[in-house]
Amino acid sequence: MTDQTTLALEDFLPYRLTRLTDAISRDFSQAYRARLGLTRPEWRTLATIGQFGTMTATEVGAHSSMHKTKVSRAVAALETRRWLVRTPDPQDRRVERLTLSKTGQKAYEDMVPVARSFETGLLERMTPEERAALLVGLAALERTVLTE
Amino acid sequence: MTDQTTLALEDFLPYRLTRLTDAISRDFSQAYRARLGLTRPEWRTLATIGQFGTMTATEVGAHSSMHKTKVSRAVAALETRRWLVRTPDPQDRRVERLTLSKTGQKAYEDMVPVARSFETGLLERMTPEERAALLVGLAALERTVLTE
DNA sequence: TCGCCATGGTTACGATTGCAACCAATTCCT
DNA sequence: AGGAATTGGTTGCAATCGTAACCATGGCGA
Repeated sequence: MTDQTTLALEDFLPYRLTRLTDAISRDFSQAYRARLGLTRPEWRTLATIGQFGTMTATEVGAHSSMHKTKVSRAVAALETRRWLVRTPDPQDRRVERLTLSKTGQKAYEDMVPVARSFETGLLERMTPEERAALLVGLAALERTVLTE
Repeated sequence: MTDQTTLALEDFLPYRLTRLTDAISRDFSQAYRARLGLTRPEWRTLATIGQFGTMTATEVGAHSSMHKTKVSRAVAALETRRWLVRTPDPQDRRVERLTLSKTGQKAYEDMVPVARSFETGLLERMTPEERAALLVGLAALERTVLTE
């Protein structure tokens, strides 16, 4: 029986999600920040361009859920590091085509197994039923939150 | 069959969680920010003291997963608003006992149903099986992430 | 073709944040 | 009893972030 005049913060869904997410993304960012010296937006940008190949900054933002100023700064930082190259689009001179350099591609390939093993480390201490439940629950929540 | 050299960001658990959490907490903070003019740390502080009654700042931080500087600033803001009162602890003069004022208690009581209905709004478009799965999955993830 | 709105991207600015340093009070150790 | 280490809480500072404003280019309607 729940008390109607009180809210149990530790059971409140938005709070549980932020707490989990804070802990997980802090742990994960340590894993690559120490290794690669990347910030979170830079990591996401690397991951997105690595996944799709050449993209524009707007496309990176759309696919990684980042504000365009974040993308802009992350792209600038990765360019300074010479991990990506900007090429003017001949069709539309507002647009820049972003591509990973050889070094950037190498960094991406090093990063992928780190990310996979981090995720595995999270999931391996759950039972198969729990893992399945998590995926079902997250997909349902995404459906209700990220659409319409 | 998954490509081993590439990471699908949209399937990567930490990314899915941050995206969901960003969207949910942005929506929710709009719900109370517009209504009450509270920041997120202030909301959490109000929610925590409202739930437990008198507490110290350290206890608020422990129960709401907030850094002590966040708590300190949120307490100062709520005090300026006259929603809470600090009382020196006679046993230990380092400690301040934090209590909601009458106005703060009223604000808390107004806030609780808003929070509940926000949560309900998230869950009501999921099936009962999906809701159950979400709770199982989150609990399992909390167990692996937030312990030891 | 001209003017207006939309789009891609950058930048200035204020607000928020976490870290580290700090102060005061308490506890621990000898 | 008296330092040294610990704890509760605050503040200075640098970094990060989002909003809004901005520049340049492109698309579109009259």
